[in-house]
Amino acid sequence: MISETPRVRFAPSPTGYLHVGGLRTALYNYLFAKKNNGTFILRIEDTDRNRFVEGAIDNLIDSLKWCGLNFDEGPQVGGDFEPYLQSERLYLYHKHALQLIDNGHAYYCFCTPDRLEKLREEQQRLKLPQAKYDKHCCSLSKETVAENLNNNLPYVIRLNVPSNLKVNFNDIIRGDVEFDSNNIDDQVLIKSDGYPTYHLANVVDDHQMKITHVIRGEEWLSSTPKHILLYNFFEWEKPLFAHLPLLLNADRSKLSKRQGDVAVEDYRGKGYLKEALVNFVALLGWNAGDDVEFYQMESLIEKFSLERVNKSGAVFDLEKLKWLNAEHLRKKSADELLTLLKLELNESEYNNVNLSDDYLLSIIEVMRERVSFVKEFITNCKYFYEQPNEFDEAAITKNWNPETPGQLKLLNDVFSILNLPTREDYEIALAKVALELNIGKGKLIHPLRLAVSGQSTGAGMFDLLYILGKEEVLKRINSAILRINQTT
RNA sequence: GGCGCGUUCGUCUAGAGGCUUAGGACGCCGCCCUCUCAAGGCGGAGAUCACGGGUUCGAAUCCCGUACGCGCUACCA
Repeated sequence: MISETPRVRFAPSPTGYLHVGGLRTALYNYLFAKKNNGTFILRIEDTDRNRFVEGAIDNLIDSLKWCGLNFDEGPQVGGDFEPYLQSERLYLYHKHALQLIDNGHAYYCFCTPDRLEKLREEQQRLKLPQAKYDKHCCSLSKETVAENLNNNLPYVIRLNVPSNLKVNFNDIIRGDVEFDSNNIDDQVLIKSDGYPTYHLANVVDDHQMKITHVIRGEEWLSSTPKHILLYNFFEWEKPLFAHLPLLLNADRSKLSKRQGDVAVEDYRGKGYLKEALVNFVALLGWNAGDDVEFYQMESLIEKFSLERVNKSGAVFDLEKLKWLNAEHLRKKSADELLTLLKLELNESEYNNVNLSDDYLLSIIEVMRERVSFVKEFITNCKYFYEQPNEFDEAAITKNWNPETPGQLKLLNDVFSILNLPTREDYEIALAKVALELNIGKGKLIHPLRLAVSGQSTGAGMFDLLYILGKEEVLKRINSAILRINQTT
């Protein structure tokens, strides 16, 4: 019954940015499509004129593309079912709404917002189990309807939900789900401004665009029976449904802006790699059944299946995202990191400092195991970009003794006669001085690190010396001796 | 309130009736490595599988009930 190659869609409403929950939904749709040689479609559900946000569509597409989720059909790229903006497809919805009216499955409703509100209040007062529209306009005569229409009375078109009907469907993730039609309201299909509601537009478009699998968030599960009813009334073949678990805040409420970042662009701005974000979000509600947690897009496509998607909501845990970011960082080639580092450098306080690619590559080589973010190639080791401005207080207390300046001076003298020293040359020279002074190497290395970098942590000592170069090292040692003595 | 969905270490999860003294990962703690910090290796703490009943020789796994959480209940999606 389902055509061989699946057609799936991500259908966001353009409210300003791509939510990470939306990213997860889009990703699962994408993975499912790619895995099965199917088509991934982007459709914009912009039927709520009150929530229109300027630039939201471009922003959404930018975020999607940044994550590597390229769509086969949609705005900008086109396709056989254009247009892909619902606001440009109004004629279609009207045509089908009218068809429903002709068949008695929908009806014009002229009730004012005022009456609807009073109705709701009354139902609440009586504590009725289910608050629904009372079908007041369903029984209007053809003549009355024609007259009202003629007089340009505002109207909506409502779905005529039959009573005492079991509506059920099989959800790929949740199994059999059944609803009683007595609990389903006569949903508005066409609003008084002429725009369709989600329910109508969604069903019409999914059918017209030949969507085979509807993969969407759990918040739609409760309205699926309305969609089922519509498919039945139109006598259309139904797609398969898969309702995804929600993404949650730490307190298990639905992931929200108040408790942290929810937009893909927020994470992008904070320096997370797209590979890490995608990997992380893929694992929120899905796993392959093995112990693998590190995934690139290709391996996700290979392993993904809807059958292995979980039913329960997942908390968005920044710690694990950070870990994955570090993992992906380490897997990147030096050249790739160089490109990213240069980009980051341009945005930093060192945008005027001119450093060779070789110098930056050296930093990458010695720091890549020590950073979680690209920007930490700068912030965790500023000493590679400038002479230290200040010296770590705790390290001074711990490693700077009255005899330190003399020892460093000796070290400086020995270093100064080295000719184009290698890492090993520095190490041998330092060992020699330590022996001469009859102290452990560590007794020299700690103050030396402090003098050269201002910190007590960082790259290996001899890597550090080698990368900085002899002249810079000598300069920094001398400078540190003067400055640290002043402060102590 | 009604309807629906869910509930395994703090978090993400494995688990499809006996393979489970419930496994892995992040985080946390310790040890090793070591010039520091990381990375890596090894180890540890951490889940009476929400609770209560069944079914069964045997249940985290099947059934029922309860509790709790979440979603929907709009002329929002």
